[in-house]
Amino acid sequence: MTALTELAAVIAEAGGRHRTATAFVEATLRAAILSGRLAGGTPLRQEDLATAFGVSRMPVREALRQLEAQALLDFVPHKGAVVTEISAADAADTYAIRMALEPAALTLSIPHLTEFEFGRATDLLHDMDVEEDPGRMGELNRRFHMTLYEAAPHPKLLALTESQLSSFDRYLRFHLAAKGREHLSQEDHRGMLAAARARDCPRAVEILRGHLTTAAATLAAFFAQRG
Amino acid sequence: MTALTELAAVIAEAGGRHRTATAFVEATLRAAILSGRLAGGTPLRQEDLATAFGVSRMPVREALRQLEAQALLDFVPHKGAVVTEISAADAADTYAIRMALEPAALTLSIPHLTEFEFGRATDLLHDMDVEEDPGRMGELNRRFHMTLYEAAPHPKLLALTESQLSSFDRYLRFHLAAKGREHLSQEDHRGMLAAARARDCPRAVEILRGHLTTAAATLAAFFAQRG
DNA sequence: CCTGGCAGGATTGGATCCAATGTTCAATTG
DNA sequence: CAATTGAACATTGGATCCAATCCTGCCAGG
Repeated sequence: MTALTELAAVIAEAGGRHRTATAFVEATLRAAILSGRLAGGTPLRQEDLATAFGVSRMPVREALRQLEAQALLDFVPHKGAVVTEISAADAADTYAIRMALEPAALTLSIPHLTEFEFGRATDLLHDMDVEEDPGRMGELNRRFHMTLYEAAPHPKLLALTESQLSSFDRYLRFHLAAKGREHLSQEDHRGMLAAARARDCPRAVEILRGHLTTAAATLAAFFAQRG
Repeated sequence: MTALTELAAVIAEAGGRHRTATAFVEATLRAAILSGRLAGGTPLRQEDLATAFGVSRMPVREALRQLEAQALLDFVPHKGAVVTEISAADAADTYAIRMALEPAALTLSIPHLTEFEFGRATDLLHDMDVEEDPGRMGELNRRFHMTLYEAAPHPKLLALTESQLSSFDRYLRFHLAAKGREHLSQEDHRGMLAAARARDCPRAVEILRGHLTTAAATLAAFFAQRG
C-alpha cells in the first residue's frame, strides 16, 4: 500500500501527457524506480498499477515488458514483476560498465565538441552548484556527463551510456547521503570540462576515470558499513 | 509476403516450445533478425506475425516491445514496427561499444578463469575449424568470446557484452562474405586463449583489440565498396 | 493541371473477458 | 504430530472486441 501511495504522488506530478498510455506508464515507472521512490524488491501488481494510473492492465503489461528489457525489473512468468534489488555487487557491476563506456564516449566526442556544448556544460555546472534537491541533482549530473559525450557520432554508444548513467542514479542518493552536503566532485567536473576544451583527451579521460573510481569507492565504503 | 514465408521457416525450425507464447515469439523474432533472415527495413505487421506464429496479436505486441527496448526494432506509435537498418555507421557504432566492453570483461575475467573454461574454449575453437554454416559460425564465435569473459563476477557487464556480440552477428554474414572461405581470424582466437591461459592480461587484451579492429576494417571496406 | 480537403480502409492502441498457472491454507492420512 | 495432497483464491497470460489514428485515393476547386 505505501508503495502505491508513493507512486500516486509520482503520477500526479508527471502530469505531462504522452502520446500513448504505454509510454506514459513506462516513463513514470522508470522515473519512480531510478529516483528511488520505488525501492528494490517491491513487487508490482498489474491490477494495482492499472488503477493507480487510471488505465487498463494492458498498457501496464507492455510498459513492464520494456522495463524488464532495461533490467529495471525482474520478470517471472505467472509470478509477476519485482523491482531489481540494488547491492554492493550490482554497484560494482554498473561501475565497471561505466568505466568501460564513458572514457570511450569521451574520447570519440572530444574532437567534435563545439562552443555550444561547452556553454551548456558550463551552465549545468553552475546549476549543480546551487541545486539542493537530490532528485534534480542526479538529472543535472547525468546531463553534464552526456553533454561532454554527445558529440560522438555513435548514437548506440551514447544511448547505452545514458542508460547506464540513469541506472547509477539509483545509487547517487546513497552517494549524496555518504558525502553529506559536499557536492559530488565538482572539481573533477570542472577539470574534465577544461581538459575537453583544450582538446586534451588523455587528461580528460584520466580525470574521468578518477572521478568514477572515487564515486565507486565512496559507494563501496557506504555499503560495507551497513551490511 | 516473401518476408513472411522466410519467417515461417524460422518458426518451423524453432520448434522448441518456450514457457510463454510471448517468450517464444520474442526469441524467434530476435533470432530471425540477428541471422539476417529478416532484413533491415522490413515492416512487421502485427496481424501477419500473429497468424504466422499461430497466436493472437497480444503476445506479438509484447514481444515487439521487448525487441524495441533492445534496439532491434524502430517503433512508431500508430504506424508500426520496422526492423532497424544496418549501415556502415551502425557497424562502426557497434564496434566502438565492443571495443570498450570486451577488453574490460576480459580483464576482469582472466584472474578467475579455470581449466573448465579453457577446455570449453578449446573445444569451440575446434568446432569453428570444421563448421561451414555461417549461421552456426556466428553462434560458435559468440560462445567462444563469452567463454573467455564469463568468469568475470559482473553479470550485467556480461549480459551487455553478449547482447552487443549478438548484434554483431548481423554483420558477421557480411564479414564472412568479404573474407571468403577464410575462417575469421582463428589465429587471433588461439592467441587470446593462450595469453589468457598464461594469465598474460595485457597480451590478451592487445590481441583482442587487434582482432576487433581487423573485423571492423574488413566490414568498413565491404560497405565502402558497395555504397 | 495541380493542390487541398474529405472519406474510406487499414492498422495499431486500449479495454474487457476467459484460461492457465502459481500460491496458500486447511484437511486428511501415515 | 508432521507431511502431503488437494481445493480455493489470487494473479498473470492470452484472445477477442472496440476506439483512435494514420495512410490512400478520389473529388472538387483554383
